[in-house]
Amino acid sequence: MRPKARAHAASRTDKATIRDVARIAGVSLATASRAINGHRSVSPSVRQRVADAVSELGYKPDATAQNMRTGVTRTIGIIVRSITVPALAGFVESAQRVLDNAGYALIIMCSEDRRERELELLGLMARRRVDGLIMTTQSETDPELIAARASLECPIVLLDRESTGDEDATTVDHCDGVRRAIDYLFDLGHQRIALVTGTTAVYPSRDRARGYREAHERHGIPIDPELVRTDGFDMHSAFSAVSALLGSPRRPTAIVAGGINMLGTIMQAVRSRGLRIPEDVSIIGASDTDLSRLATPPITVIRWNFAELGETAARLLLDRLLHNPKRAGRRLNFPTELVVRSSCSAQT
Amino acid sequence: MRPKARAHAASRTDKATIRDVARIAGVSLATASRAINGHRSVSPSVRQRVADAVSELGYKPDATAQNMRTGVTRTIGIIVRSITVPALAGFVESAQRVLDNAGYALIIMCSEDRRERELELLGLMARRRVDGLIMTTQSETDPELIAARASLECPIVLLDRESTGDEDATTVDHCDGVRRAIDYLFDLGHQRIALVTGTTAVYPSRDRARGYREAHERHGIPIDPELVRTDGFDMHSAFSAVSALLGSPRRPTAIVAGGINMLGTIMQAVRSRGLRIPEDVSIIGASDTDLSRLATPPITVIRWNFAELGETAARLLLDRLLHNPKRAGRRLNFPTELVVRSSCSAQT
DNA sequence: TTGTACGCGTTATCAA
DNA sequence: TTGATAACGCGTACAA
Repeated sequence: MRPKARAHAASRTDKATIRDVARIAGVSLATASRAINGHRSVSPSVRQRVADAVSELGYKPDATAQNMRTGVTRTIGIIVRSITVPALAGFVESAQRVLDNAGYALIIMCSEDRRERELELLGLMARRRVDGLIMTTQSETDPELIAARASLECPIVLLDRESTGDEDATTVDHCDGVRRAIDYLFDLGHQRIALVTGTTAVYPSRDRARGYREAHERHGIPIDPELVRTDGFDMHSAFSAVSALLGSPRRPTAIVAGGINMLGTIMQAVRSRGLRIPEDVSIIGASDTDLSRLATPPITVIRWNFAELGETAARLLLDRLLHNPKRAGRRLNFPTELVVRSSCSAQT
Repeated sequence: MRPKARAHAASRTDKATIRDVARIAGVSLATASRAINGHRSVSPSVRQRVADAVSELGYKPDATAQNMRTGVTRTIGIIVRSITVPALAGFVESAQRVLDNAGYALIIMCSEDRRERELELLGLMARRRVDGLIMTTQSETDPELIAARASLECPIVLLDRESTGDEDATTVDHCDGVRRAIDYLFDLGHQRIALVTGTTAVYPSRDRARGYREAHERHGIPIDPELVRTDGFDMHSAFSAVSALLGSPRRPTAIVAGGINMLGTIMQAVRSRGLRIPEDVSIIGASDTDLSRLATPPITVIRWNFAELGETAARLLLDRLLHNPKRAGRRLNFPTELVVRSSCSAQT
């Protein structure tokens, strides 16, 4: 009977409930609730007495109970690979700001880019009855993942993934970004350009590979399959991929990063081979960070606005939650920009 | 009567409850609950029928209702200045991992280092009845902030702040870190060393200033007050502080960063003055990041393990939650290490 | 071993 | 304008 837990705060001043407020104010429970929630059918004097009781007791409505009654948790889940990736952290922070302003709190979980983990986290989000979800996914086509998402029965905004169904999706135009990067390198005279990215099971890598292909086709330059590495976004994969590329007899003259957190790893791999940027190898990064701006030489990057992406994802969610529950899924593609710095040299 | 919300998922297959499970399994509600929660007083056959019903319905217990019943939300709040600071993101991620393993979810909020905001967030955490809280604070001594924390009546672990009461606190030994940095610079022959940090109302700056002072005293070198800047941790303050220092007639020969996210700003300020690192000015950073490792030259830093800090904070919280609700507050001070790279030159 | 009944804190319906 | 009461989903004391 007695709740077993709550043992820690242990009695002392167990939190005031609306009953206490009602009692102190000398009104009924229902009236107290109405007064607190600003219903107009409450006389000014009563309203005042209730307000006094509230502040006297330091009463704060229990969000859990409200949730139980209203069926709304005012909680949004967010699932990203890792929060230590600056671009993702920026995304989360800006989404958080928008959602917070609308009265929603954020529950954050990291999928570590593992499928099982993602399924597990979706289950946790389901149990917590989040009102909405912003997430990346390991695979846009995996039936089990799709089913798990659907089973949440709440609006979902995919982050840099293509939507297969009714979900909203925000994507970055990586294809165009990589195309520009490659065009730029072609213009500098490069012919052997490597792309290091993740599995093409997910949109970002797929789209970057497409941009790579299109640029080559447009310039009539054949693609050496060896130069397109889709080993993974993680540091370890990227390092060995780059290291292998640079160790090959016909090594590329330029490397385009195909992951938002790959630049540091690529720079390390280049240096560990005793090579210089840009004299020996040209580099283009996939997101703009402190590192790319302040490195020597400053690194040319494909830039996109992750704060804007986070804001937009949050707004899409709020729109569905507050205004248009059953509209069709919207897909928003965000532009990229090539920021030319000094990490690419002309080939002669 | 009808819950107004839940309008979005709108009917279809409204989530299965334990009643449905009981009905399908042909048992009472209580039995279903016992079976699900693994009570032993349930016959194997019944246990099986319930399990079948659960998976048939895809039943997931409603965390909100459980919380209501048990008084425990299995939710931990975390309040940091900003999640885009790499050190803080690393901290959050490792804390998240530990707490997740113990079945707790994380609600994250950003205080932006603003007092009012912090009060507001504490209120939100209170309403959500988080089981525990990990946080920094704007001021360790502000009575209103202290009262707001106390009113949560839940265990709190302070992050890089000194505890005034029963709260657990994890701190980084910034004093020792700065002392070593200054010692190192003295050994290189520097005499005019600047420290750029935040307000001494909070522990980290206070402790760094102390380290700065102690190192000077020990070497019998007088302190020029002009060289200790406590303007703030934010980029804008740091930039103008450094810029002013470098523009002064008797400019420092070395600058020690007194904020975990200051290195980039300092480097920018130095470059915008047309100065070189380390020829014109030596630099020491206050946390180790991609930038410090990969910059040219690589930057000497005061390093500390933020993942370990996050893990420990999470464990302190779990210990209190699960084992020792009312033990005294523990204060853990984490060591720092001076990682010497190439951003400091000898003065002659 | 199983079932009935209650209450957690809140909001909303209905009647007064 | 106000009050009594039901209900949200769950866990458990108590009775069978």
